Amino acid sequence: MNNRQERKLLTRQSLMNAALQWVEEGQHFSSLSIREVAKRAGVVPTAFYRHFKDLDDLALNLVDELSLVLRQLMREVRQNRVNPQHIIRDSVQQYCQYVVSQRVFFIFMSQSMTGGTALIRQAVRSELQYFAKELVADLQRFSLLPNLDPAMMDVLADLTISTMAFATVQLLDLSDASTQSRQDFENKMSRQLQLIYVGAANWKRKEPL
Amino acid sequence: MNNRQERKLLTRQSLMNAALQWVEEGQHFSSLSIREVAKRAGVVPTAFYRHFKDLDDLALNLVDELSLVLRQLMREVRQNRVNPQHIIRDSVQQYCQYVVSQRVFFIFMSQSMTGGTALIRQAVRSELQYFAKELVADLQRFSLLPNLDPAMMDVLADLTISTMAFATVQLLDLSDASTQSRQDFENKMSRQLQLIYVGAANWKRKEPL
DNA sequence: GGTCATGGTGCACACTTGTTCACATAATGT
DNA sequence: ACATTATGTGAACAAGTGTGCACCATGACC
Repeated sequence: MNNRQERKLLTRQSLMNAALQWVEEGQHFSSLSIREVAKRAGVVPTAFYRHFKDLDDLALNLVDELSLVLRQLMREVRQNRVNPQHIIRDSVQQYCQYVVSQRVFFIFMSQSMTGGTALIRQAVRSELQYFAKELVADLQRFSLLPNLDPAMMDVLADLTISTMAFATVQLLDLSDASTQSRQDFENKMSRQLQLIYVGAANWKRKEPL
Repeated sequence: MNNRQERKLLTRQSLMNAALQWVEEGQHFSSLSIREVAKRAGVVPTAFYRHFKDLDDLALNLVDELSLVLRQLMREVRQNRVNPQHIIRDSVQQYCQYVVSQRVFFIFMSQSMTGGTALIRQAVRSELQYFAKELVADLQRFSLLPNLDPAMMDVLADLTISTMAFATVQLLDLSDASTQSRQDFENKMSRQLQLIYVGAANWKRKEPL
C-alpha cells in the first residue's frame, strides 16, 4: 500500500469529516459519540484512539481546520475588494456566500462558541480575536477613522466581529432559502454594519462613558 | 398529603431545576439524558413521562421560564432608569448584574440559540425578537431618533439585541471574575452600544445601500 | 365509603457507550 | 530478508440509555 503516513492522515481525515457530517445533519457536536464517529468513518471504534485522545481532542483539531477556513475567507474578501463606495455591501455579500459554501464549519463554530469545553470555547474565541486584530490592521493601513484612539479601534473591531458572528448564526438558521430572503438578510446585515461605521466616523474623542 | 396538583407541579419543577443544574455545571443541554435528569430530581426515570414527552418538551418549557426572566429584566431596567445622560452605561450595568444573578438561564439561552432543535432555536429567537420590539417601542415612545424610518428602527433594535446577546456569551464565559475585569467588560459593552447609537443619531435617511 | 384517575415505582428489554486487550497485517528500517 | 513498529480489527466488559409494562398508593369525586 501507499505511504503509511498518508494512510493515517486519510483515516484521520475520515474521522474529522464524519464528525462534521454529524453536525451538518443538525446534531450537536456534544452529543456525538466515539462509536458513532467511528462508524461513520467506516472504521472500528478502537481505531479512533490511534488518532485522538477523545472527542474534545478531535474538536480542537476541527478548530484548527476552521482557522484555515477563516483565513482563506479573509484573503478572498481582501482580494476582491474593488469599489470603496460599497466595501460593506460587497464584503457582506462575499461573506454570506462563503458562509453558505462552508456551511458546516460555521455551524461547528456557532456550536462551539457556546457549546464545548472551556478549552474549545477559548480556542474559537481566540480565532475570532485574530479576525478582529486583522480588521484593525486593515483599518489602520488605510488610515481610515483617524479620530479613533487605539482602544476605541479595538471596541469597533470587536463590535464588528460580534455583529458578524451573530448574523452568521441567523444566516445558518435561515429556513427559507429563497433568493429574496437571502437578499433581505444581506441588506439587513449591511445596514447594521453601516450603522456601526457611521457611528465610528462621527465618534468624538471625548465621548463620556 | 397536599393538593395533588401542587404535588405534581412540585416534581415538575424539580425536573426542570435538575435540567438547569446540569447546564449550570457546564454541561450542554443536548447531552442530558432522561435518566440523569430524573435521578437529579430524585424521581424514577419513568416518572419523567408523566410531565414531559421528551427532553425537547422540557426544553420548550424552560424557554417559557426564560421568557419570564427576560420580561422581568426589562421591567427592572425600565423602572430604574434615572439620568438620561447615562442610560446606556446604567442599563448595561444593570443588565450585567442581572445576567450574573440569573446566570443559568442565560447559559441555557446561549446554548439553545445554537444548540437545540430547530423548534427550540426558533422559540429562543422569538423571545429575543420580542425584546427588540419592546426596545423599538421605547425609542418611539420618547421620540428619540426621529431621523430613522421604521425599517432602520428595526435594524437598530436587532443590532442592539445582537450586541447584547453576543456580549452575554462573553460575560458568562468571563473566567476571571474580578471586579476589575467585570468593570472593563461593562465599559467595553457600553462603548459598543454608544458607537451604535452615535451611528443612529447621525444616520441620514438617504444613506445608500 | 367506595370507585377512579393520577402520579410515582420497579422491573424488564434491547440497545448504545467508553475503554481494555489480544491479535492481525503490512509498511519501515536495517 | 527479517525484525520492528505503526495502524486497524474484533471480542468483551460494565455502565448507561430510552421506553414499555404491571403495579401501587392516595387524593379527588360522587
